[in-house]
Amino acid sequence: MMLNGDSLPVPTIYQVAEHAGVSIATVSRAFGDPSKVAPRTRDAVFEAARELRYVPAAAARALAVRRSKALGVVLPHIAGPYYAELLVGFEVAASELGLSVVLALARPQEQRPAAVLDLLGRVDGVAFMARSGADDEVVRQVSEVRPTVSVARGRVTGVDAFYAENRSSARRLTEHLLEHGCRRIGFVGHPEEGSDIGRRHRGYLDALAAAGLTPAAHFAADPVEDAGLEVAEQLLEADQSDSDRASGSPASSDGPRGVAGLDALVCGNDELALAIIARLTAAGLDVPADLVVTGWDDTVTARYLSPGLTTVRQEVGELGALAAHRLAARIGGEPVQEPVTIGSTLVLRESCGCLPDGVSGTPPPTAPAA
Amino acid sequence: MMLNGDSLPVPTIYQVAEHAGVSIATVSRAFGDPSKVAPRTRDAVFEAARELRYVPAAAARALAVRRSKALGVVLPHIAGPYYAELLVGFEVAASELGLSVVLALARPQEQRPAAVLDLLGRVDGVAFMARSGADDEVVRQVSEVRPTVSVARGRVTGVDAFYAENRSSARRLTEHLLEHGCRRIGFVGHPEEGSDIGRRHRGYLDALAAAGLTPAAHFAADPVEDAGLEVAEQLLEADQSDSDRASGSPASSDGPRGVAGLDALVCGNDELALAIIARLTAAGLDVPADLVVTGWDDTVTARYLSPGLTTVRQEVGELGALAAHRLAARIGGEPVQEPVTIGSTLVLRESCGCLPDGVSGTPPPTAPAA
DNA sequence: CTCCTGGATGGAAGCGCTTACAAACGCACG
DNA sequence: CGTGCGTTTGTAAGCGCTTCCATCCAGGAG
Repeated sequence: MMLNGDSLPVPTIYQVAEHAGVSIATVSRAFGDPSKVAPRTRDAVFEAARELRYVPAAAARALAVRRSKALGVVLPHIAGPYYAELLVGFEVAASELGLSVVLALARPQEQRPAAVLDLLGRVDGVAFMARSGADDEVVRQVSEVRPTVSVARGRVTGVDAFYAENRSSARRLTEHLLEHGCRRIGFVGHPEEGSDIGRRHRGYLDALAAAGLTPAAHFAADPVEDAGLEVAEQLLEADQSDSDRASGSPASSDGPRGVAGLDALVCGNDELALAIIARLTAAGLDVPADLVVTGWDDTVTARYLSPGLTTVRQEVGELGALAAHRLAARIGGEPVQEPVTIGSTLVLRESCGCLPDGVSGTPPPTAPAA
Repeated sequence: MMLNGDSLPVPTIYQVAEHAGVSIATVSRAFGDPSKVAPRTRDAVFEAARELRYVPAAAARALAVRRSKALGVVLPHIAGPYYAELLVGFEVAASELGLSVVLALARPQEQRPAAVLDLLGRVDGVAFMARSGADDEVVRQVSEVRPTVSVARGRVTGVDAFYAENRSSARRLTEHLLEHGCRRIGFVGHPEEGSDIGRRHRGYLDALAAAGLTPAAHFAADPVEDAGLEVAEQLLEADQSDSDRASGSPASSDGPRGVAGLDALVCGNDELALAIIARLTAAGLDVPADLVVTGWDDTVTARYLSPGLTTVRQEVGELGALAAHRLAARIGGEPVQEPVTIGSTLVLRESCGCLPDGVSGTPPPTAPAA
């Protein structure tokens, strides 16, 4: 219980050594690899450390071993479950590997290079996640200086890449809508080459092409709520002029009634889909009876909504974990490897026309046994 | 464009100095305070640094100045918008202050002290946020070694505390339910003294007491989905035996019909409320007609749900920012200050019986025209 | 033309830790 | 009771950077 007396002589390895009556080398060993120190000595050291409330200075260690034992993560400046999961997966894995994680949120405008230097200087490797800035160039530069991985974002040569499978899931999803009788299917989202949403768009196109159909509409919207609302407005407006609706001339008699000449909308993510559904519903339309809408990400809301939102679930946390492990490997000297893709699974709920119990039930009352 | 030739002679301040034909002191000044270096020299230094892709070693700087310029955050091992917002607020503020943030997720069980030491060693201050572990003791210990703040969690002496106002909001919320004609109001959540939910419970009690009412029921549930589901089951079960329902004997004729002798449930957070509503609805009951339910946090889902969930919004991001600023101040030498509370605002939606447009209207089927 | 002053630079001493390398020790063996 | 080996410990040399202090230099004042 003896207090330190003075106020701030922050305890260093020297004070601990002195207090325990050993050399600093011994203290260092006791903390680094206890087995290298005789039991009695070790106990004395720990006791001294405890009394002094000694906290090893990570900086000094990092300097000595030329390794910070920390990983950097760069995420978009966004709050949301998607990023949270990614981050949690990463952190948990990193921490299991004994690595700290330093977080940097990418500010869109303020491209302060000092900030990235600051991050780089304190980590052994960095992970760029999900459209953190539109900065392939930054990623490339960073990758020249530190092991780098890119998660759920565009690829950059020389950088390890991880992402959830998008294209074939999008195809499956779209095909599912076809089974529901949809024929005039639109897509919502920017089809940027290489982005996740871009890949989803490809899959959507694949399915359509395979069915001999053409895209019924395309709304280039940012994957955010406001953009979704705008799309909904457009739809509503177009539907107004379009007297189609009441008279109806559906390609298939059992599909949705249709809105603005469309009977389904594949949205780039849940946020978009949710916003669109909300606006349409507020206008008195019904999803999926009037229009089928699907999302992507399986956010909490997708699950609680009624009708439930049909969407695609990706093990985002796993992506984060993979990234952390890869980074550790790279730091350990391993070379860059091929991009890794993890699977995604369709989550069928009611917004596509399925029945509440998740059965791929149909407007066409065929056997759901398959 | 000249390549480095060799592969890994990581550039240090020495190589930059040599390359630029100056001393390391000058390079250091150029990076630290450019105004201390003659323009010509400065340019030469930066040019050399650029060519060499020099990244200052944060560890060395930290060692020299005895300050890491980094803040630690400890969060529960949870993904969710609440924590994300907290974190974003914190990070943005920290980064504006030129501080990095290192993230540590508190693992419930694995109380590995090495992990906390590791964190402590690399930051100048740490923020414990929202029930990160049930570890007041850990917080206290940390606070003896580093400036510490506690955000949205129990108070610890000697630690700066920030939280959103809970008690009076809970009282206002409960009073609002009384206005809707509710009289048999229950509470869902652990009323731990000092926790956020505990404070909400107090506010609820305050309102009841002021109205001369007594708590109608209390469900001690963890603030998670599963616990909410369980509460709902209990409700359903009790309601079954309770033949009350059909015959009905509401205290007020215009309140909800009631479920299991209750006509309203104030839940500790949205997650709980959402789960309860979902289960009840699945069982054919109606919220708010049969039972009024409210949440706390104003999650995205609360907004998209229909009926919308009446809840309480807190500027969580602001809390994070406040914490970061306080930490910076404490590191700068300022003393611990009184706990700071920020306001919360009631968000009235339909689950309490209000009309869709937010009017404090009543359940009776009045014109939806409004 | 000399002296002084302030600005620009370099020299060098740490910051707290790790880690060869060497010294010291204990002890089993012959 | 030496000898030799393995174990435990200490000595000291950095790791890359900041910063105090001294030095140097260009001008302006005298």
